[in-house]
Amino acid sequence: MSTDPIDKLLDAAESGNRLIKNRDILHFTYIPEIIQHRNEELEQVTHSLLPILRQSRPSNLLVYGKPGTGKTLVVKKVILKIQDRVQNSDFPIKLIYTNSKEETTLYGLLVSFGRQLGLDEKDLPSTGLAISEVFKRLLNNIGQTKANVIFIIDEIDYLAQLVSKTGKDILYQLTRANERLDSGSLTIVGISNDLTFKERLDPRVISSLGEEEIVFPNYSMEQLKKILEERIKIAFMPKTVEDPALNLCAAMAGREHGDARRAIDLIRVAGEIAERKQADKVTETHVREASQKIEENKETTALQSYPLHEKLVILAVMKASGSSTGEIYSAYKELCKSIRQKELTQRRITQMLSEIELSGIITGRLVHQGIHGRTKKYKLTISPDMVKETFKNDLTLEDIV
DNA sequence: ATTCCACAGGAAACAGTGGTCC
DNA sequence: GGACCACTGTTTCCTGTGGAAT
Repeated sequence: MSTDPIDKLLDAAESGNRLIKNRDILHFTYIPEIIQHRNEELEQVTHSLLPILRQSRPSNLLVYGKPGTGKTLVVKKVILKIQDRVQNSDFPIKLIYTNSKEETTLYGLLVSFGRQLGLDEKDLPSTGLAISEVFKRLLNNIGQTKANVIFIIDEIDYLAQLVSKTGKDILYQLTRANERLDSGSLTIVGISNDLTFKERLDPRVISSLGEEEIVFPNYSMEQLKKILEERIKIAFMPKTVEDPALNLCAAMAGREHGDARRAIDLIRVAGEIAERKQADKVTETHVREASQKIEENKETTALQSYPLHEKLVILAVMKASGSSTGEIYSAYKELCKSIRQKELTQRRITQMLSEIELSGIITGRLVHQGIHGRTKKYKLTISPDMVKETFKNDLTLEDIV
């Protein structure tokens, strides 16, 4: 055996010292045979979509639940089953899934809808058209093919936001699309992380979209444990995950709000760390390391993905830590001057600051200073070294960090 | 009791890009 | 080739505000 680290790794790979035998199972898109603790919800979803099999229009459905409570999983599962059933009959059902978060614009969402309906670039160009025109073409297609379409909109709260910004009442039109259809039908299944999002909707939309509602409760620690056990059984080699490690995963994810996705992420990363260290079991220590690594990764990728001026603002906050918007703005202007960039207005910078604050990299505190006015004081929440480290390999920034 | 600071943050308008349609 | 469209990132303009100072 060599002591060279690369050799060591290669040796390990060769000797097959692996803890994880099936990585895919630890990925969030994997749909397990049995979805633990979600029987009731499965039944409810199936029930409300059932009418489509009897060729009548099912009611629109709204599904709520925090992230990692298995909402999407359950809906997808039901839909796969329905698709299975219908496959051999000539009864046209089309299932369409979109995620509002992945489509950045309303237009994009509708186009993605159209693509899955079978409209290509020629029938439905991905830019240039008026939204009402896109909508008309979609409905035309449904009418012509006489299809019964179930349109699943994941993270519908995002869509609601987009809609409110542009002032178009697409959600309303979608929910009422059936009134404009002579043949075929359109059913909406909305999935939302935010239980309060309904309050922000147009009441007309609520009445038709919220015909049926299903709320997914958070998982308890015990349930999380069960879910993990189930997945570990098929994803890991037998007896390679210690009980304390499992418990810790469940506890850490349970502390958030019963986020199963996070629990599974944790155990996956912990497994990978253990493999790399050539341990023969996944221990508590690995889980803790995994948790830390996930956090750090989140931060560095967030930092890297910011556009130039946001990065400058972060640097300005770092340089003038704990200071007011005004001071940060002057620090920012200095930075702009030194790299010969045109500076943006203060209004824009305040906006950026609150955007960055939302991501958690900085925190702001509103302070009233009497005659010295009111301002918001910002602080970095992550270590300055990390910022420097991340920005160092940015060509335009390397001189000023 | 008033005044007045130093911004926060909403609303609207605008410029620029990349597209369709006729 | 001109009218029109969606969308993003920005600027311009604006109203609002808690409390020290007067």
